[in-house]
Amino acid sequence: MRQQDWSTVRALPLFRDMSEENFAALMNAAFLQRFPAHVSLIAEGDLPDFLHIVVEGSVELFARHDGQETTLDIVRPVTTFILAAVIRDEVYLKSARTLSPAQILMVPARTVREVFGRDAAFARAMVNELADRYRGFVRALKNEKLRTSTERLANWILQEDRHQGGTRTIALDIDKRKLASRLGMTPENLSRNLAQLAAHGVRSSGRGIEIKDVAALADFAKPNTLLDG
Amino acid sequence: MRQQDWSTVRALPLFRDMSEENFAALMNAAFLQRFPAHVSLIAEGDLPDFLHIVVEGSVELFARHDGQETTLDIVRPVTTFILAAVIRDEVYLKSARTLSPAQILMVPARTVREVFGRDAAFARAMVNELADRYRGFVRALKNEKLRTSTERLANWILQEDRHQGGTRTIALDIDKRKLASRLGMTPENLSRNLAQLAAHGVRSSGRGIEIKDVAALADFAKPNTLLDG
DNA sequence: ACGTAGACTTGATAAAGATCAAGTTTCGAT
DNA sequence: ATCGAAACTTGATCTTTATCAAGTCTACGT
Repeated sequence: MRQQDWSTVRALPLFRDMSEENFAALMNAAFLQRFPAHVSLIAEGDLPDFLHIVVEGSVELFARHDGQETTLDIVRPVTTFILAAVIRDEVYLKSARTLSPAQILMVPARTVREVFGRDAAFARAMVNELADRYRGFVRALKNEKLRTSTERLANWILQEDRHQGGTRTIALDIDKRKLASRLGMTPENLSRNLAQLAAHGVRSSGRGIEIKDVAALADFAKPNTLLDG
Repeated sequence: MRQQDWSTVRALPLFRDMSEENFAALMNAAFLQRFPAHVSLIAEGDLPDFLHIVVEGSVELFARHDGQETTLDIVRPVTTFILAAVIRDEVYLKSARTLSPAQILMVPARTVREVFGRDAAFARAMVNELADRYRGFVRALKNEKLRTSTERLANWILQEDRHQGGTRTIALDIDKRKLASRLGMTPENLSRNLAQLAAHGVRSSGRGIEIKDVAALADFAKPNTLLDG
């Protein structure tokens, strides 16, 4: 990877505090790869070859079992993924595919583990990163076990609105079937749940969702920082 | 805490590789506390005061939302819990209570963070620990999203049998209502699901579960290392 | 040993969610 | 602009899970 492209990656909490030398060691071993949309990046069950960092585009993390498939997360720039598998050198628990054309920075797993062994600042940053991700999954499990599908959707809308700047107008950049899978429901039920939320201040048409009445929506959704982050 | 009690804790992967001096710093600040059964240890939403280590007895990690409660994990000796909250100094996402009389080693959170800052081996061990826990929650979420409640029970039986030594006779040491909550179902449905599994080689009576036909049970359960660990 | 509270089971019913089957809309390719 | 495939919606039905309501069992304290 060329040096002028390093800065955004260097700015990530995971790499911010490590030594210049060790960061260079990671980047020199890494390469930036372009992928078209809907291409498989990694498959659950395989051993990790690379630490992946989404630099551009979006990536779906999903898992299959017994003919079913579910979306576990959708990763956007600039974020690492499958860090836990790389550091433990154990098989991936998730598969990954591009949702859009994407640029992925790929750092050889061995290099990551080597640098991890000699750079204490990197090790400490990794602890913070993993602890944060861990908490994300705790929240996801609570969300799944303690809410109905309509409530999950309502809270997703509130959260997504905040991420998109709080304009109360959300533009979907993924298929609704993907959103349904991420929220743990079928596409059919996402449709019905959206229709249901009309009674709680939500208007939707095509790829747009509009919050007409935040108070009413929040009243129904019962957002909770211990579940929604 | 007295020095003769340190050895089992010192043997944990999390503490094994750190310097003698820093381990002593942790232990000298720590104290071993006895609790009766059914006592609250921590409450979600609070800021962490201590890293907890179950030395004896069993502890339930659970969460509440909107009048509902769900069990997230049951922790047995010798294991740390709420590590992620301690290291990030952020509010607990889970509550904890004793299920039986228990001994808990409590290490002040500040001490843990201090030692973490200066002992690289501890930081690296923490990465491994957190990565492992992270993967546990990924599996839990997959288990929840990709299986029916009866399948979750069937796989729990297979797994618990392995943990108890593969004798095909499981002795429950927790209430069935707790097990139901851990597996994401109501007590009523746990009863019905157990009855259902009679058709797949499982006999149960009171606190005992017997696997009469492992092949039949496995055939129904479809165990998968990417979900069950 | 007895009594009682709580745990467990079982049945009936309701709610939530999935599946099946049309239709309709959207969007990209020609 | 048109066509066709895929995405989306809506309705009907079925499965899964939760809730309500008895009952039975179990374990513990007196």
